[in-house]
Amino acid sequence: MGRVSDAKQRLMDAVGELIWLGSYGSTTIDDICEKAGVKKGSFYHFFNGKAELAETALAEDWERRRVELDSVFSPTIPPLERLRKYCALMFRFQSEIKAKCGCVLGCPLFSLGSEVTTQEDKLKQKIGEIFDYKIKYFESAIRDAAADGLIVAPDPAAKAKLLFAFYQGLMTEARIRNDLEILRGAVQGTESLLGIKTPESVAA
Amino acid sequence: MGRVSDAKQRLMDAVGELIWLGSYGSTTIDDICEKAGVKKGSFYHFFNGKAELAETALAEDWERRRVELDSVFSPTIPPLERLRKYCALMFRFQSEIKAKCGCVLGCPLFSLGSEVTTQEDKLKQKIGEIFDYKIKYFESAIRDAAADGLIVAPDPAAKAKLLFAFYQGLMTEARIRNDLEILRGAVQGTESLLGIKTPESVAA
DNA sequence: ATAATTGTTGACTGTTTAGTCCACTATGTT
DNA sequence: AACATAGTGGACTAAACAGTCAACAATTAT
Repeated sequence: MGRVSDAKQRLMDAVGELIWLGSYGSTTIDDICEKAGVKKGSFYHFFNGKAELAETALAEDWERRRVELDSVFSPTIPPLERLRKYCALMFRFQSEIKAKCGCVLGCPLFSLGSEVTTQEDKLKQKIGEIFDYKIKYFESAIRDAAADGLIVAPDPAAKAKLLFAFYQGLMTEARIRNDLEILRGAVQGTESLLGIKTPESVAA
Repeated sequence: MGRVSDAKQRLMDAVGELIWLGSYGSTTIDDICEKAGVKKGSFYHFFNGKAELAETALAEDWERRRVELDSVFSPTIPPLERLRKYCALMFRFQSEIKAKCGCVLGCPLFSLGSEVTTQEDKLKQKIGEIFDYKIKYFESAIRDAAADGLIVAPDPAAKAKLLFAFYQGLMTEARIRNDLEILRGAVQGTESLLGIKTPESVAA
């Protein structure tokens, strides 16, 4: 019962875009309300403040992205192809953003996490959890690849962490320099980190 | 002639610490002035605003760090040892910070760059320049290592960029998670990225 | 000595911001 | 119809904030 509204959803959409495009600190509650077409009274009806909104929006966004990653990292796909597909997805994703708003924006979680690291403890923790989920995709692909004899990986979890840090570094650097080309290194870096023998390197 | 003062230097020291510990957005001019023990009138006597101060402080800080890196990457040191020393320096540096203020803070430039990416164009550009300098250290070490037959690296510049992104990813993740252990991966990642044969991998 | 210069101080302005409050409106329930 | 409930609007406060200014203090050159 009571009145119905999609204002909550509009707020969650708005905060994501604004933080990603700018930063957490530069995004004010007034900005969010204006972008969402919601008055401040309504904002505080749904959320206690910026941090709570951001945390909610982030969790919701992850659920969406999870579906995409489940598809890319499906165990039915050959393990090394999963990683190639992930690199391709990363590039396509950033390209679309750049086409839409003129800027490479990188990974929203990583930028946000780096910014709020000494404040907003709950937010930071949530981000860490999501990182762990992402790493699991890599880890299982690496383990499967090792099982298939495609690579040597005595410690798939450790390798997955390295891969994750590498991808995040690439995306963040691409953001800072506003340069998509930096992401081209993802494939080669993956091959090197995992010790994959490419046709070229075998020929050499 | 005229009055003498170290207020300018105190402001530069203060802004660095505050941004690194928190963020660019969360650091106000009042904060900076208070920390530096300088009144706002004096602040505006020396600088036009936060961005200009940050840019100046950043340039000065780089000059200090450059000396350190020149020593670590001295051509008199065997190339792969230069990279090992860099990894060790990275770990020691972050450890000291953590001991001092309880937090792993990562690379100040990378966090700052990621945050101000869509604003503060001059700042962003300066950061990009410094990144290029840092990459040069890696590049020359890689080239020297290839010349010595220690690794295969047909494109040292490309490898250096991958290495840079990887290190930055590690440091930023360490910051976000406030976990020094993440940096332990630096050595193994370097070996993998450069295709260095370790005693263990040879034995395997 | 004094004049020119450089730095300091604190009070001041106007704006932006977070957050509150409450009367009001729309919707489902009985 | 009338009642409870969920959401809306907008005016409001108080604090934080960036930036200005002019009188003042210390230093050096002449």
